This record gives sequence, C-alpha cells and structure tokens, in this order.
Amino acid sequence: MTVITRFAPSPTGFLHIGGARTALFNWLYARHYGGKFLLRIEDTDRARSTSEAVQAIFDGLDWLELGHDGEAVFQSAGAERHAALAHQLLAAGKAYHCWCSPEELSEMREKARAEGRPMRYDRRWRDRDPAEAPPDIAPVIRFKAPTDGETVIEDLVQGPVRVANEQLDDMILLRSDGTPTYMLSVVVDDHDMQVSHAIRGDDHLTNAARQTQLFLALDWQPPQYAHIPLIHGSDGAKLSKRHGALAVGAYAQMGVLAQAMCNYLLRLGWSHGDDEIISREQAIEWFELASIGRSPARFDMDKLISLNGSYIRQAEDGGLISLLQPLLADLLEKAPDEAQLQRLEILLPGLKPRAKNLLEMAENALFLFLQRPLTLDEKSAKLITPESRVMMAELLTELEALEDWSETGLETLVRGFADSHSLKMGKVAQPLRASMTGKTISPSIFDVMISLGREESLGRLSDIAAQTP
RNA sequence: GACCCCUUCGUCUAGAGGUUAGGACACCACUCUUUCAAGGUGGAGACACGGGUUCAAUUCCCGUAGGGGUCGCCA
Repeated sequence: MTVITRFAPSPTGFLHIGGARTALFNWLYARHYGGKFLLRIEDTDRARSTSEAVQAIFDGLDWLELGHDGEAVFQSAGAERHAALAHQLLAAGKAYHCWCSPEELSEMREKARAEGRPMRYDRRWRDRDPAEAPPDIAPVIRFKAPTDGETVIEDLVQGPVRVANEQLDDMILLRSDGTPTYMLSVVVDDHDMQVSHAIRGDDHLTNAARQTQLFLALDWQPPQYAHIPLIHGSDGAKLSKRHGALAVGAYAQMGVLAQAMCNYLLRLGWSHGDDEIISREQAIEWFELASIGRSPARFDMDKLISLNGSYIRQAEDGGLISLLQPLLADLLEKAPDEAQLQRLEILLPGLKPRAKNLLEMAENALFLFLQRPLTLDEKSAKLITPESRVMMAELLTELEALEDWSETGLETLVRGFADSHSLKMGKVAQPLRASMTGKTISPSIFDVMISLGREESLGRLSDIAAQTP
C-alpha cells in the first residue's frame, strides 16, 4: 500500500509551531515510506478563512522546506460533492433533517449543563415526523449515528482507543444553507485523496471516532490514524497568544534557521535514542510513528535557540551570507557592497560560534561595514585613555612596518609588543579591539584585522592614535 | 459535568522486569583564553502517590491525585 499523508490546516490563523510539527511529521512519514505528502486547505468555513492565512501557510511550509506533492487542494472546491454525499446518506436513511434553530440548540445545551447531563444534541428530530417541521426554519442534515456499541480507533500513536457510541452525537453534515461541515468534508476528502495515514493533533482524537462511523456509513475504509500530543506553552497551558511569537514566520524573523526549527520540532515528542542533532536525511531514515511519545510537550525557547546556535556553527558560509545580507541591509539602511561582503566572508568562522541567531550575528558583524571614523560604544570608549592612545600610536608604527599581515604575523608582533612593554596581552588587545570594532567584544582581534585588511585596520587604528592630546 | 488521553531531573527525552536510571537544554564550578562566545572536564538535579502481580518493579495491572483534550450550523 502506498503511504499517502496530508497536512490539513484551516486558514483561519497563521501557521503556528503545532501545525508546523504536524506538517513535519506527515512529511517525514511520507518520505520515509516513499509515499506522498498532500496539502489540503480546510476552508469550509468561508467566513473565517482568509487569503492572508492561506499565504502564511504556504510561506511557512516553504520556509521549513516541507514541499507537498501535487497541487494544494482547497476543501471548499469539493463542496458540491460533499453535499451530494450528504443527500445520498439522507436517501439511504443514514441521515435526517433537523429543524432546530441555533437558539433552540444553545438552549438545549444550557439546560443539559444546568441539569448536569451531557451537553449533546438530544436527537429530537431523529425519529420525528418531518410533517411537524416549522415552516420558517431551514433544516440541517444530521448524521444518524449508531446509538449502541462502541467505536474502536487503532491509533498508531495512542494505541487502541475505545469510545462508546452513545457518547457521540448526531453531528451536522450539511448546514441549513446547504454547505458541508468540516466533519463531512474531511471524511470525503480523505477518501477521495486516498489518504492512508492521518497524522494530526490529538485534539482530533474524539473526532476520529465520529469520522470512522461516517466512513463506515459511506462503505469506505477509514485511514490509519495517528494522534500526536499537543505542544504546550512553557507554563504547561495550551499554547496561545500569551506565549508570544507563535507563527513560524516570527521565528524566521528572530533569526532562527529553518533546519534548527525542524530539528527542534522533531525532538518535541519524537526521539531516536540519545540523538539530538538530526539532519533531514537522518530524520527521513529514522522517522516512525512508534517512537512518538504520548504525553504533551512544553515549548522551550532556550533549547530551540541552543539548537539554532549549533546549526549556525555548522552552516555553510554561502548560505549564511545570503541570509545575513538582507538583515545587514536593514541595519545599515543600504545594501552592503562586494568589498564589505568579502570582509564578512573572511570573518565568518569567527562570527559563527558567537551568535545564537542570525540577527545577533548581523549585529556582531556590523562593525565590518561601518565607515571610518568609528563611533566607539560606551564601554570601549573607556578603554581609550591618554596612555592607551600613546600605546596605540606606537603599535601603529610597528604595524605599519609589518610585512606579514597574517594571523601569525600579527600575533607575533602584538605579543612581542606587549612583552617589550611588560604588558599583558589584554592590556594591548582591548584598546586595539576598541579601535578596530568600536566595541569590547568581537571575534579574535587578529581575525578581525585580517578581515578588515591592512589598509582599513591601520586607518582605524590611526583614527584613535591620531587623537593624542 | 460527561467522555477520551497523559504522568522519568526545571524543560525535551532514553529506558520496554534485574541499569551506579543515560543524553540534551538551562544552571553551577573548573579549564582554554586578547574580550565574548564556542570547545573541553566535572557537579547538582527525576521515575506523582497508593495498592497489587512477581524472587524482583521506573517498566505490567488497578485506583488516587494532577495535567491536557473534546463535547459548535469552527476546523
């Protein structure tokens, strides 16, 4: 059997990390078995669906590099077929008209709640004579669900889950305006798209029982279900706006790499022994539903960021530079030129281990792009004293005579300079760093000077040394 | 409230009857060192509780407690 999975978000909000993980798991499962990964936009609630949200879903999946097979399916496009099936069920006696108004239903629920009874539809129109229908109300079509026995879902993550059929109510298939509900549409679409495995959040677990009954009523085979636990906020509560940035795009903007995001999401609820850093290829090879945990996981920003740092360190220079360019252009308010980019490329190995996200990295690299003379920040300005100016002036003279502008050349010279003045390296390196970067923190000062190049380095140093009072 | 699911360090997790209960993040020390990181070494830190089953339970079963989810003409 060919494995066909699908990601079926509703475009009523942005793609959040829970949805992203669901997409990732479906994608990995399909890839692992050489199957297909389909995308279906569940827009049957046309009032709440927006094209911005649809775009956000596409963008999010794009960023995570979770491409789908074939064209994305818009659920609303199948409305006619969905409605036809509802009428077919009606004709077969497996569904019925219900003339309850929304007001009547909420009254019913209120009363049930007050009396401590289950808040389900009481099936009042199931066996009632349609002749009694009120003339002013357009009816809905409800599913005539079995009232006894039980429905068992052989869930690939949760194991067998048994639900007594009396717990399930007669769900609405077709609204009073004739449009199909989600419950009907998923069943029809999963069947039509030949979905073999439905991997989704476990908030759908009870829906799986309802949907299974619908599949049976239609004489169809339900897909295999795998309900994965939800992701919670750091406080253990359901993930919500309170927890801050939730759309995957927000993480991208924070300078998180897509690979880090995927790796983090993968490890949230899934594991492969003690492995932590897992490449896309390994993930495809190792992924299986059996190793998904059954308990909900909390979102931990620290771990995401730590993972991000590790992916930044591993990242290829070229890719990093192209990700950094727009950020730098933003900070500089103009695009960096070739020569400046050259400096960035040279310093990249020194920059990588010092940044946890791309934004931080761009900020750390910013000094490379600044025009002389540099404005020193508060801390580094304090390092420039009358004494250190004199020292920098002397050092400048020695550096000007240096022929070997390399790490060893520079280090030998500066160390020798410090020794001959009976100074610790730090005493010399810090003012030097301030002169080169305008900051007290940077990659190795020698790497910085190499990246800046001889001319710029000497220029920056003379800017400081020349100010001797 | 009813039904369903869950419970190993603070967090993510390994474990699938007998382990000094392992790893990662965070934390603390030390180390490296021109700053800051990164790296290296070490440390502290967990089987929710109560009953069973068993020679032996973190592991199997049943309760309790706690957490989560679902009960829409939303998806």
